[in-house]
Amino acid sequence: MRVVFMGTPDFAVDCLDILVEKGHEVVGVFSQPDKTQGRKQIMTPPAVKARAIELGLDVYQPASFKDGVAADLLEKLAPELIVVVAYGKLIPQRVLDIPKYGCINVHASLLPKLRGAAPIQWSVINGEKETGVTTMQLDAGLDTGDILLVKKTDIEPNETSGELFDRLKVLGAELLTETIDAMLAGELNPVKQDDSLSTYASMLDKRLSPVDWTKSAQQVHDHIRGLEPWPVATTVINEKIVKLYGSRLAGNYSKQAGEVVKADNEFIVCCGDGNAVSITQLQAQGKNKLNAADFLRGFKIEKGTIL
RNA sequence: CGCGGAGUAGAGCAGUCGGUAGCUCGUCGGGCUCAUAACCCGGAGGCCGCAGGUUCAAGUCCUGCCUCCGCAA
Repeated sequence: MRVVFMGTPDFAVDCLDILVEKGHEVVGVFSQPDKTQGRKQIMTPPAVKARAIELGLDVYQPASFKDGVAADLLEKLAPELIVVVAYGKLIPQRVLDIPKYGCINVHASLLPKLRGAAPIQWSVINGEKETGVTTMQLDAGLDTGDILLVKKTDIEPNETSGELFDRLKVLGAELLTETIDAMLAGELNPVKQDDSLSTYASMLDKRLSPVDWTKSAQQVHDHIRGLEPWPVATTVINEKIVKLYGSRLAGNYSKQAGEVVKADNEFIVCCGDGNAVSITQLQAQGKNKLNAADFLRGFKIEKGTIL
């Protein structure tokens, strides 16, 4: 089948790969424009573009669909189906109408929950026990299209966003092929989303980083693992910003919120509900990421310090 | 040249005003103990990022370079 693929970050790469693997004719790949990245402001192509080039596919990076140029181009490409995975822009109705089979989208949540840009991270931050991937028939709204197929998975108690991300992108690619197969077989039964149950997963921001120690240990733990690998939870210790890369629940200490109750080979901080978290990996400004024992060897923190 | 931090023992760090290289952990050996990730004693382990310069003398001061990291984007 003639397919146009639209996607940008790493999450979408598996879906692109599997389309090619299954023998679909990918006649074009759309990705967001390159942007500067890192300390030296190096222009970096998005992951999907990099992969598309490796696969020898044609890549297009329109800044917008608004001027109609991209839509004209899509009409020339004449895809029978457009697959959209974490593309980063809404697709206008004119484009949605081009392919015979319309546009299908892979979204990393159990819609209608967590529509939007960062569903994986928010599912962890919110302490969800279960999440999954959903395919839908794209419409003009933000993740509001009719649901095609769903695959659920449990979120492990200590799983980070990064780890969940890796699992869901595999599930997403599997679900994409199942969806296309079912579509071609005429076996899909699109189901409208119940908008009253919808929630929104906004883009993450560095302002989310600081840990609120007055929250419960579970919430703090969810916050830390939800923000790993980006933007990473932070707290201020001895007037320095320290990143917190990992944590475990550490039992009840009944101390003040933010009180350091252990700082030798483990770093344990009490939270608002009296329960504590053990911080397993941390990084001070200008330093490397270290496990708690190594970190504490060079970064002296008195037991009883209030963060 | 966007701003800033850092490179010293296997790991993490300290090292003041230039003057024989230190700490914690690990490791090895020994001791204590019913026992131990505990405690005591002892040992090994260093091109102090690289190159040049100043100096009687440089981890320390000066110049250039390399590498890592935080912020910003």
